[in-house]
Amino acid sequence: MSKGLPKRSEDYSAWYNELVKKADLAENSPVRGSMVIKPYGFSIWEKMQSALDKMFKDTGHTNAYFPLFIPKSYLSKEADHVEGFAKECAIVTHYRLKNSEDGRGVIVDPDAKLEEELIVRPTSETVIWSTYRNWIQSYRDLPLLINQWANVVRWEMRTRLFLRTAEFLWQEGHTAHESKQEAEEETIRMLNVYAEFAENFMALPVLKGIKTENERFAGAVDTYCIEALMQDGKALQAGTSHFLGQNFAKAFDVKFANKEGGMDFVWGTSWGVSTRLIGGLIMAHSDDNGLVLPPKLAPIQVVIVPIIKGSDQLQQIAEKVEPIIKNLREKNITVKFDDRDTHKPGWKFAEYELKGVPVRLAMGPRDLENGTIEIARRDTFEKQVLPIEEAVSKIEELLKDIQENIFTKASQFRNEMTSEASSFEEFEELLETKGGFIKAHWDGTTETEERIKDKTKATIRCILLDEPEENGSCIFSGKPSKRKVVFARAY
RNA sequence: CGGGGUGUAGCGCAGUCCGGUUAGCGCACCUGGUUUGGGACCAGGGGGUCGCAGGUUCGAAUCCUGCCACCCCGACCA
Repeated sequence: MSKGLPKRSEDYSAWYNELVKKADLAENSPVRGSMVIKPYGFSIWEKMQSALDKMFKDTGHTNAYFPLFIPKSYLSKEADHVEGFAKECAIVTHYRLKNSEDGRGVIVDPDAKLEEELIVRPTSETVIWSTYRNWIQSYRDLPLLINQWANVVRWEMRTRLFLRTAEFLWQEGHTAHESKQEAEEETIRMLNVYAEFAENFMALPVLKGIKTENERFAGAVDTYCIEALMQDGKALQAGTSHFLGQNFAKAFDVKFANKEGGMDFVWGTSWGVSTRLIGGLIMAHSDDNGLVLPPKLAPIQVVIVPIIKGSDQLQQIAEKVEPIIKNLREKNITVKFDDRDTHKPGWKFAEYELKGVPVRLAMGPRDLENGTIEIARRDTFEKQVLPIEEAVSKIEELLKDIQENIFTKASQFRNEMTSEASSFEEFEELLETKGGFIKAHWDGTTETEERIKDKTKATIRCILLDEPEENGSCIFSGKPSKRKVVFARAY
């Protein structure tokens, strides 16, 4: 039993907050809205990074780095873009401090005011497109496929660890293409990369769709997204991929000489996922005992806990498990042998459950006598004792099995929590009693979307890419609708 | 910025209404010992500008005034 972790059924949001802290993932920092990502939490991010980075490289992208600071004037070059981000920017106005007159600290030196204020990037389209202008002259320079791993700042009013913080880590891909079609293909390609990552690595089933005009990225022509469902029935936008059209090319005058000898504006995309994914990972799989991590992203995949009566026994156990450890490491399975004598086995069991380590081995005096080892899995708590020679193959099997099992579990949950509403009454009823994704007809207007949001707090998460056309009438206005869209209350 | 709440040891809290020894409890921490198959036990120990600044009083964590910070609920958002 976990000590002091609230139950999901009683207070989901307290459960989440406590879990993040107790599992050593992150904590609040002295600055409101920004967090310290602790080593265990950062290890998960590193695993995400390395899997995603490989997928980006495999699709032809290379990494670069663009500056944190953006001249204020850049932001205003694309009208929708500035409109979207102006309300949440941190601004650098000065470059020097000095001792205060009363000697009680330092103050901003009024003589050190910047000619032009700098914006701490909320995203990097502007600085990147101003750079691309110099990099692109001819169709031979295209496509330009670049990604950067960076931090960004969006001054949020209300923040939550991982889900919404003022500063967060992410990757942002920015590409330039010679044709509209190519850019659109890229947008979808990266959306698919995200969906594949979510499902294969995070064991998180996602919906792929396109955002309504209202929810679209500021400056994009189309915004595509992957949407996941959390255990409390709320949706989480897990990644976005934008088709930028020629908006930024026009704003920053990025033209290229085409094959016919004329000049064209390039076509752009941008796409990103952030440390928010860690929040989604936690909320999708974990239970009242702590984290449940998919083996592919778990910082420690296997932990070995010795159960001992004296130091000579520890020595014997260490010798027995040594070949297992070696064998696992050769197979790139991360394993930790916890031989600390400062904590009892029961304490360690609870601790590693809290931290979501997928597989736990335990070896004690009985095992030494019998040549066996106990293997326990985190997702189902099943335990079994088997001959020590079978340990490694069993572990490999379990890691695969756990990865699949939690994906299946999450998929079943998502399916059970996806409903359809044919009237507004039914819609409201479903939202109140069940939550989850609700498919319903919508007349396509922002006004209706907004009014539904005001009344119910539910938003249109996306229009599914594979949703078939189907004539119907809007649940709110009764006007004709061509297809159902997906609603949910969201993070 | 509106509504509500909280500031006391690293964390969680009691004490505040009704002022009065050296400010207390649980967890965590340190030392020694016994323990170790699901969060051990015993003994000892360290750790506090009671959010800050004034004021009332013989005496303030406690009463008064002002300020600050943080949390929760709303308006904005990956």
